[in-house]
Amino acid sequence: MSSREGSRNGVVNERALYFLKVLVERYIRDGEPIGSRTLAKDSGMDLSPATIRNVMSDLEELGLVASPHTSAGRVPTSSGYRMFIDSLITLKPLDSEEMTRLQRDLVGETDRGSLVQSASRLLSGLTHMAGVVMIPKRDDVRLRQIEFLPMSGTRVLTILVTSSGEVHNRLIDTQRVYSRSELEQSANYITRHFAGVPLEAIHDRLVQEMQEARDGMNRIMSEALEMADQVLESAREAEDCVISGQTNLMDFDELAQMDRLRELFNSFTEKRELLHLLDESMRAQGVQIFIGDESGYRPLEACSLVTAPYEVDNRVMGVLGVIGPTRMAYDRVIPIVDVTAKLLGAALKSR
Amino acid sequence: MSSREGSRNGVVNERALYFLKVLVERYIRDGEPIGSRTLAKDSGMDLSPATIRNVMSDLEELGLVASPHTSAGRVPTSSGYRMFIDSLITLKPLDSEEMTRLQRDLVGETDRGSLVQSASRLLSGLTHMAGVVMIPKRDDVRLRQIEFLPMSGTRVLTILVTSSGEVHNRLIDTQRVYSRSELEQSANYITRHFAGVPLEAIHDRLVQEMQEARDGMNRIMSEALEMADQVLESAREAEDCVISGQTNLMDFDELAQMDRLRELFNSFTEKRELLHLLDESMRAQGVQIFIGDESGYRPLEACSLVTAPYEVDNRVMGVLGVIGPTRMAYDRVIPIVDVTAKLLGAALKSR
DNA sequence: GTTAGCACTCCGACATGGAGAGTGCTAACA
DNA sequence: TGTTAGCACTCTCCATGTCGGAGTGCTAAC
Repeated sequence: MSSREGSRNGVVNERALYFLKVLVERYIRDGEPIGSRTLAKDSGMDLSPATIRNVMSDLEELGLVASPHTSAGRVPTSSGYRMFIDSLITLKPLDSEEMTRLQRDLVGETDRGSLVQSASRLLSGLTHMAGVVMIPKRDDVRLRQIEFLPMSGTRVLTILVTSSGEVHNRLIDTQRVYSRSELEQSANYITRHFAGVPLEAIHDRLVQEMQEARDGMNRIMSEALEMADQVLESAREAEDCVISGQTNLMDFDELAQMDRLRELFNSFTEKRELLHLLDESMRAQGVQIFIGDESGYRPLEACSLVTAPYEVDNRVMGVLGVIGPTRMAYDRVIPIVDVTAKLLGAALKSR
Repeated sequence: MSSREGSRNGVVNERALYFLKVLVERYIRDGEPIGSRTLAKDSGMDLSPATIRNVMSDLEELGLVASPHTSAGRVPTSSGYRMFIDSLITLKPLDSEEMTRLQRDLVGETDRGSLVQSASRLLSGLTHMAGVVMIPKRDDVRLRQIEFLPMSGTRVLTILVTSSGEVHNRLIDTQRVYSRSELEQSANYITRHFAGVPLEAIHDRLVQEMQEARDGMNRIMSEALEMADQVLESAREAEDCVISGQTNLMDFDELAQMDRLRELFNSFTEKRELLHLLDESMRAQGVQIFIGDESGYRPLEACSLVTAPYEVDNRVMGVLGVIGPTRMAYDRVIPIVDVTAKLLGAALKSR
């Protein structure tokens, strides 16, 4: 039982936290366990290694640092990083070069798709890690127009255009051959009736109409409604994210084990779990960070995820972020993610 | 100077080739250099290791095998593999399980996109390597319909539908605000005039009309033609390929060096060079194989690429294939690629 | 509370040595 | 002339041992 202040009651003393800060910074820089001697010099405080050792002992007891083996230095634990990020970190604002690069590359893009693409690439480029931008399913998207085109045989190409200018299409096999004008008529009908209605709401109303159609209406109308429902589905599913710079992650030796890396890369193609995680942090305000196992998602065990939602007119549109090893330069990454989110929001507004 | 038949004049004798075959097969199976003793037993011919050593010496002189160091066995060189594939290999037809899986999964798909997706996944699934399917730009695609929709401000959403049922769209900033009916009219005009014309041919005719429009016609027509030209461009550019199972490649220790792997994965996101390579093999007939450096493409140095074009009604539609380590089970992979190409062609025809 | 001193532990680098596998060469054999 | 046995040689791999460096925890003194 130690009787030092640091561990007496779980409250950490000021000085110990300062050492934690120095330790984390140094560890992030060098990637090697920090010994008491190094830390003594680095801290700038005129203390002997022996004293530092006592402090370290306290920090270890609190679970903020750990040593890989008996006679190595200390490395931060997840909680250590957490503490560092929550209350110790000194953020480094972007330098002007980075800033101009962000601005230049984002305003240069024309449509929403390449804007997102570009943001993702910028994130990975600036951080040398993986960048990710999510395009969420939005609840305020409305139907603008629907279109049915006859293809060969009984197949019909259905096209749906949303109020935000996205185009979704789907090829559907129908019961019989329809003429161009038949299809045109029913498409017009649906467009007339549902234009301006949020996609979310359309489904229910379609189903309702379909029921009514079954007893009264003609066959074609009934099937048209069903086709509309199908494109609708694919339009509503269109939640997705763009990941870039994945290969950057191969340069970190913390991740350089094939099995780890494989799992990680698989999760990038799978996306499902990742999307869920991003979805969560969309509800948060400002930059949010998942350190190591905090995400509760196996493949990200050795990684941290730094995210920030981006918004237009105070409405959250989506979320973007960066994935990298737990040992990353948070002081640089956080501002980068933060600013990119703001700039992406601004860029989206202006189009 | 050896005076054995094998190396006297560069013509390899029958028996030596047989040993090469056995060696390659064994090496592909085990991944370890094959020594003379092993080969003696494996070949089934009642010869002593010493004799084999002489043969090996010949094969080495011809550049068909090499030894990693003084006292390791022999491994095939690129030329060794080439010789093996060109004239020694015994192909293994797919077993019925693989066959049914291919058929089931391919006919189950509805549209072209997911068909291609599925084919790619099947290739990677069956081979445990990376599968790739290219969707080429086709010269016989015709315009079916064009559509202009007003968006906020001066922006117009242009939609182009091709005869093959693909939908391309692009957001375009115009000179002034157009009304819905203005846009509708000009879209109708263009559709009427160009429906059925190959995309390739439209551009020239558009440019021609634009010139005429400049002096006579009204402003809106001129700009409509220009917008049409822009979607057209993005529609014609749409050459792309789908790669899946990339992470499978991480399991091969031949590729397990980070720098190699990184280069490889980068080339998958870059795609350009890869597309070029695939483009080339589209002109070839049947299965084509690039072994190691034969592709002339750095990232594929340690890999082989097995491709086959797929066709509908004797017209080549695209090319698909498999990427894996040079040491792959060619006897299984070649039939898989071959059959998948045929089945994909058939599946495309039926829709 | 801080520090010096000390014994202890662990890792990594390096050398050593033997076993195993395979080679090339030579000389003998059918 | 092709095939084979024998042999010396080479190279890798692995286990073992040794040593220095780095860092720790503890104790006692300041």
